[in-house]
Amino acid sequence: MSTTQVRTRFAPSPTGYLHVGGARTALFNWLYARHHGGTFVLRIEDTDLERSTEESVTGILDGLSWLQLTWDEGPGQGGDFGPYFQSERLDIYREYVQELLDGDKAYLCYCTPEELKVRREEALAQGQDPKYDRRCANLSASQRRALQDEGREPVVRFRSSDVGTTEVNDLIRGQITFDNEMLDDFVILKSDGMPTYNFAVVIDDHLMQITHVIRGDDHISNTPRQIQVYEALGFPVPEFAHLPMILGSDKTRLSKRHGATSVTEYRDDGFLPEALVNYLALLGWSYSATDTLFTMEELIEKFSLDRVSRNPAVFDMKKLEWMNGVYLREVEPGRLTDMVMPRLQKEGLVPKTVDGATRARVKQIAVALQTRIRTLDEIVPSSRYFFVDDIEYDPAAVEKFLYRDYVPDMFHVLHDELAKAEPFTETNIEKAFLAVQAKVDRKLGDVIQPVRVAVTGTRVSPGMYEVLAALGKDRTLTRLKTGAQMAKKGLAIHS
RNA sequence: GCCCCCAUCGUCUAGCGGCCUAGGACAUCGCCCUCUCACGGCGAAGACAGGGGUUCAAAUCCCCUUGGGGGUACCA
Repeated sequence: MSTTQVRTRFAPSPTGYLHVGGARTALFNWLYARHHGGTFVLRIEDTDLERSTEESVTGILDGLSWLQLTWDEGPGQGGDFGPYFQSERLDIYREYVQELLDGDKAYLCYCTPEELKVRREEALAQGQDPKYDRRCANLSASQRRALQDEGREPVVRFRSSDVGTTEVNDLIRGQITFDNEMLDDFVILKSDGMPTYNFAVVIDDHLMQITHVIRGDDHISNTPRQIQVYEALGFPVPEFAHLPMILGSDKTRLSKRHGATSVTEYRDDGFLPEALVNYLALLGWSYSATDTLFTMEELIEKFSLDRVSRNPAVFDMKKLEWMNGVYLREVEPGRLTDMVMPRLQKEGLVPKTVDGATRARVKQIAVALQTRIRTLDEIVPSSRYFFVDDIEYDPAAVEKFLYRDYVPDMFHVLHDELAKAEPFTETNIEKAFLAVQAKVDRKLGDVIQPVRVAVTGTRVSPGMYEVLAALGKDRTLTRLKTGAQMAKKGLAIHS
């Protein structure tokens, strides 16, 4: 075990929202740093001028913050190794590019993207490796001038070795060997003056003193290129750990067509950050044969790279939903009310300004539905009948439970019993029901199910007494009257 | 095409040569609880991709095949 401070980083490119795969990578980096009392760095890799946007940066920052994946250095945090936006580090890259140029470890290349594309396709068509043909590798000064005069903007290419092998020592996969022959002279500085990923990542990871590069295994193939740059510059090579990919249900790379892939989308749909984190932690990592539920603290304590899997993992929405439900059930009533309130307001079910009585009622409803929702958003459809007067009736439910000959009379009796219930509490409501049940001499279910349909419009709801108490006496009595009329009409038509 | 990675129930995984007639979780199904649903409890079904080796012994080690994923950009 080395005594050097562990420093990890998450280095997203701001070309879109924070993807759950990215969040998982961030999480593992964060956990590794926290576990070792190290530093977690956030660096924005915005060298792609075409695709990088300000909104993406904001979205990524928001997503990480929501997940509680706090960074010690990076945007908004500062740090001794900044700037943390690659677009602000251009001078630094140029300096090292020049160093390579001076040492003849890199050279100017004047081939245009179009020319390269044609040559690549030709090579492929002839069954040859589509690597750069090095035609600019040994240009004379006058040749360069001629090309320059044609108006060509050069790129800088790394002069890569094509003999021997490059070894990647991966903490998760062990040693991986690449034939240097496979690597071509890749571009390190684009014609617009921006560095490419494979170059900038090396400079930054070195300068930011990153000790452990933990990233998706789609970067494995890039690693030998990066190692060659480390070596050309005389930088020590950090540790690498390549995480398995996250796939969709069809085993292809997780993308939008598999469903939600954005962290903020999960937030908006009503997932809890601790549930998403717990779920993501289990995608590629496991602690034991039996444990699946972990708090953040436990994750920090138990996380280790040697328990990271090598297999790609399919993102299982069902399991995430289950896990979210588990966390949801643990939420205190007060906090649950706070979480549910804005969603009800957004739907216009609860007014924008909430008085004490309304809040108490929402709390009562939220608690009643707590074991029945898997995401916060589900509160909306499952509680609608508490808030609106023109409830929707499920025809099948009406048919089955309301169109019974004893129902109209029973509803009248129940109506009068409930009218007497004061205060309108669960216990008093239960007394009324038991009295009615005795009077009509039927099973409790035969009393309750018709009432449930009359009151909620459906055959599914929390406990009847709980529902009526939260609904309130007035609405309950009104719906019983309406129900009795519906029952009468229905029975008349049927007979 | 070439290079690299990966391969245990439908899914996430435990397993790191004998403890495995392969364990857990989600999903599925059944039963219990019960005013419905949910929660909870109990139970069932369900996997070592195929073929060769190595070994007294292989899910575990090696090789091949097959399958999946990734890379091969002036994207990251």
